[in-house]
Amino acid sequence: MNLFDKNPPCCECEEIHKEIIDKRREEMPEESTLYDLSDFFKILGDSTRVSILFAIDGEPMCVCDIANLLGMTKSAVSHQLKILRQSYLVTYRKSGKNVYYTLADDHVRDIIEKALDHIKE
Amino acid sequence: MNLFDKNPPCCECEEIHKEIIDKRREEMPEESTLYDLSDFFKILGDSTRVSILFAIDGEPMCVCDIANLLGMTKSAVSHQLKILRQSYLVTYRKSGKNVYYTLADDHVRDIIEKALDHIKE
DNA sequence: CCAACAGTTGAACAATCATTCAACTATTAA
DNA sequence: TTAATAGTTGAATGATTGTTCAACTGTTGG
Repeated sequence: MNLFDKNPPCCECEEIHKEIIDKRREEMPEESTLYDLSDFFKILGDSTRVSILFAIDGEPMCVCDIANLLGMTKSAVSHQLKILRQSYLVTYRKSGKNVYYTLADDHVRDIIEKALDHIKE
Repeated sequence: MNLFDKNPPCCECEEIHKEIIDKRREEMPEESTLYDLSDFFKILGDSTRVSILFAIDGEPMCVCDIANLLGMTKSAVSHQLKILRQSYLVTYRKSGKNVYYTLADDHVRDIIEKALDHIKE
């Protein structure tokens, strides 16, 4: 009978450095925070959505113009705009037959800027 | 014969605000930059990988300990570590039978920190 | 040398997801 | 009122991807 048999059957190996694991476990963020965080990055992890964010940065654009700029169908753009809307990264304003989208806040711009610095090494 | 028939058959609608589109097109980053950027965020867009980054932040950890901490198999963790290695987000040091992983640099910590601020509103 | 264990890896599988397509709503101009 | 156009949406499809499984490498202790 092994000392670690009480552990959840999640890992086939034994704890090598129990103290380190316990210490790190205390300092880890909440599980829900980790999910929120990765969900946020998941939104930015698509080139179409990132392109849309750059497109509407500074100047509001309607769906048709975004589609033309990116060389995509209105439908594809609209689907991605919906995702960006649902995560509060963009807002919109209706004007006649058009819908104009804008960046929701400057926070995202900062994060993208920092990431740009990173990939440029 | 339509004025816009020369355009690539990428979008089913006409250009509404040609000047705006042209202006934004100039200010857009290179296409390769947009892909690099979204690829970078894609790496962070997985809760396992984000968890690993938090786990090894500050204290190097071996694969077995990470697996225990996260409640996952060594195999699953190792697969994700490979992806993190390939994108230069982590480095490793071998010591006997163990392999200890660490954050590659502080850049990523900054970005995650900013994103944490964002999701906390 | 050999048994045991840490870690890696490729294939398979399931789940997720971006785009397409077609149908729909809503607004405008005639 | 009607035709045309901007935009949205749900279902279908194809591609991507995270985990599992099994087999493998490499190191250590007996």
